[in-house]
Amino acid sequence: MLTRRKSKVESTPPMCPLSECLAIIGGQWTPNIIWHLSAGPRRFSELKDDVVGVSAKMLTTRLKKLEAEGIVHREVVPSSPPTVEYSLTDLGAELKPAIEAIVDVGHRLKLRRDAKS
Amino acid sequence: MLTRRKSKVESTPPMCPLSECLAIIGGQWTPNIIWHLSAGPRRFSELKDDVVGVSAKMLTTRLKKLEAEGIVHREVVPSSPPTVEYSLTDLGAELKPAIEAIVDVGHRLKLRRDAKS
DNA sequence: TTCCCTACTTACCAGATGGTAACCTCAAAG
DNA sequence: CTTTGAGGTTACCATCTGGTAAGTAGGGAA
Repeated sequence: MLTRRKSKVESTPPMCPLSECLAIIGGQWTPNIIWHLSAGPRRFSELKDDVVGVSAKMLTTRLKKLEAEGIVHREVVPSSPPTVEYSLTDLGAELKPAIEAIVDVGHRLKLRRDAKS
Repeated sequence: MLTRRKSKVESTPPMCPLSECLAIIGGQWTPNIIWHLSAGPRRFSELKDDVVGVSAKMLTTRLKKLEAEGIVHREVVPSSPPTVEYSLTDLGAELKPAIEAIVDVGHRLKLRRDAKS
């Protein structure tokens, strides 16, 4: 008895700008990575320290996805041990207000909770 | 050979307001649900229509979580077939700027993509 | 009395996610 | 020529997520 099955969870048709944006910042760690990059370019291992708890695998995965989407720029610096610098593209910089709004609300939520308890 | 294992993915210590907020709006469908609720109170089946593609199970799950967190208010209307009205609490209303910022950025991202292609 | 409606709840299961650990490349140092 | 360090990649595996489908409650309609 075959059942229809979907290859991907396709939340909402792409008519919705909310889903549009969430498709980019939706992954775990992603907002954190963008947030830390928004302060300026960072190297791989610096990012790994910034984003506490992320594994190298996830960091690579996320950075690759973000690069493919044109959100971050990847540049190999020909030093010895070669290092890699990641930075936000100007497209990526457009995400900053959204991240900042989330940070801001998170902040207010925290204050509120502390006040109540 | 036992390996240590974690009961939960505990992304970042709660010092970070970003993670604080993402813990609330992080689940799939959640931003959409909050967005649709931000326009005013809605019944269960209305929400299920608004948020295209969500299953009853997920909608219940998300609404319960949001209720437990004090983000949405649940009120049973004693009509016949009893209906249930969901609305944002004033705590929940604080999330609106974040959602709106995401929608806004999503909008700009879309325009940019359309312009480039 | 049996059906239907709203609003769930539960069992079951496929597929996506993410962690650990081992491995790879390249260049310079020893 | 082996080691070291940056920046990965891969295999393996457990957990988490979310969908389908079926069931529940309680009152009104037929």
